Amino acid sequence: MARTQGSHSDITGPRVRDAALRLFAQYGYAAVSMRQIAREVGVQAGALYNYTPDKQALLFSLLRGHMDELLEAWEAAPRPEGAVARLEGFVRFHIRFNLDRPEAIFISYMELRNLEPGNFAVIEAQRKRYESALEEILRDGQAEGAFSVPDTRLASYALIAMLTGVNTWYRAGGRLSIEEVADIYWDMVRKSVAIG
Amino acid sequence: MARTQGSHSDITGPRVRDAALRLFAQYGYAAVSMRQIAREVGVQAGALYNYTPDKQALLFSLLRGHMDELLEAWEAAPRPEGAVARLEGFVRFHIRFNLDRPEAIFISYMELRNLEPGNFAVIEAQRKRYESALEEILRDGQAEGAFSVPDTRLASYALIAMLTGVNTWYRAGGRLSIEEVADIYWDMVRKSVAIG
DNA sequence: GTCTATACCACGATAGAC
DNA sequence: GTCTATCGTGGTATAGAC
Repeated sequence: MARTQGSHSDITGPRVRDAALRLFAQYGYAAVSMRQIAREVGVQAGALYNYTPDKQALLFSLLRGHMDELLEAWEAAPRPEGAVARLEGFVRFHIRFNLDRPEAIFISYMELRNLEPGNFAVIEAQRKRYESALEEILRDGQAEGAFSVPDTRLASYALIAMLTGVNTWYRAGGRLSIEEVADIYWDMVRKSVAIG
Repeated sequence: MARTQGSHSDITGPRVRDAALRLFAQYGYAAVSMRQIAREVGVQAGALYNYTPDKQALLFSLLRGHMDELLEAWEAAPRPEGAVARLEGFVRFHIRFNLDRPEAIFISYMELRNLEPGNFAVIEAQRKRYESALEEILRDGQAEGAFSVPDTRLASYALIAMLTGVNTWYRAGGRLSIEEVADIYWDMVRKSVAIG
């Protein structure tokens, strides 16, 4: 019989977060119990409370970490000259980033309503910050005369929804690589905001 | 004190469904209890079981009823000549239908994973039937030489996601009417599949 | 058809031993 | 840091009176 006690704080913490991420993504926050997460990690339910004050904080921490990563990655991305090139950069960045971490993306869209109001406000502000980057590109392109977009706000919503939708059907190992998918989506996006 | 007993089967049934629809949309299926639904309706929890065998059947019945309505409405819609006109018809139908019943739409996308496998298969097949209507339009337009769509399957996913996204931001009484929204989206859709 | 009452179980979270 | 044990609450669903 294996020993059942010991000190593992440095590895158990990340394992709790990983298990929660996977289970929340699969079954939904409300449907997943702390006992389920503990079982996945291989500890008793009570031990989880060494790593999170409660279940809500665990969800918030996952979403918060994900949004931080998204914003950092976007701000580190190259910023080419010209709205068309910047739009292409956004499209390819968004598709690649989303397909690289489908579970975090899924939770970020599905579990917003399970955040307490204060936590929700934080995540929502981050999401708006990211989306406003796209709107700014569309405004610039409109000013440059490169795009024809009657309503940049609506267009940004429409494009974000289209791009994020990739995650609902894409499966790694399918007939298309991520690059091929990005090529096809970029073709549609480019034309959708073009003049004419 | 008002009487607390009596016979109301013809009105309580719909009220149970209405309350469940609203609460599931707001808090999520897993987070809503039968007691909550009963409170909303004004009966005791046990009384709900006169109208549904269990909570799962209640969710399935809502989704099933919604998908039936969607497919019937689409099949009753006019079917103009030419792929461009049919695509425009689809865009306007989809936006209007979705904005007319935001709660049912929301549940249909969010609660699929809370359906038991058998129930899920039924709803999924209906959803595929609806989405294949769009793909067929894109294929026809490609054959007619009216569209340039390298991958009709992907394009249909992209467009459905874009159009369905309207529900995440549209609020009745905002600065744009449903018709104006549909005009803007149709402009983007039309261009996104155009040649060039 | 709805009520009250309850069976039975699982939940989140905590206490104290090791 | 993890365990066992448990508290208090609330979950779905059912039984039987009215």
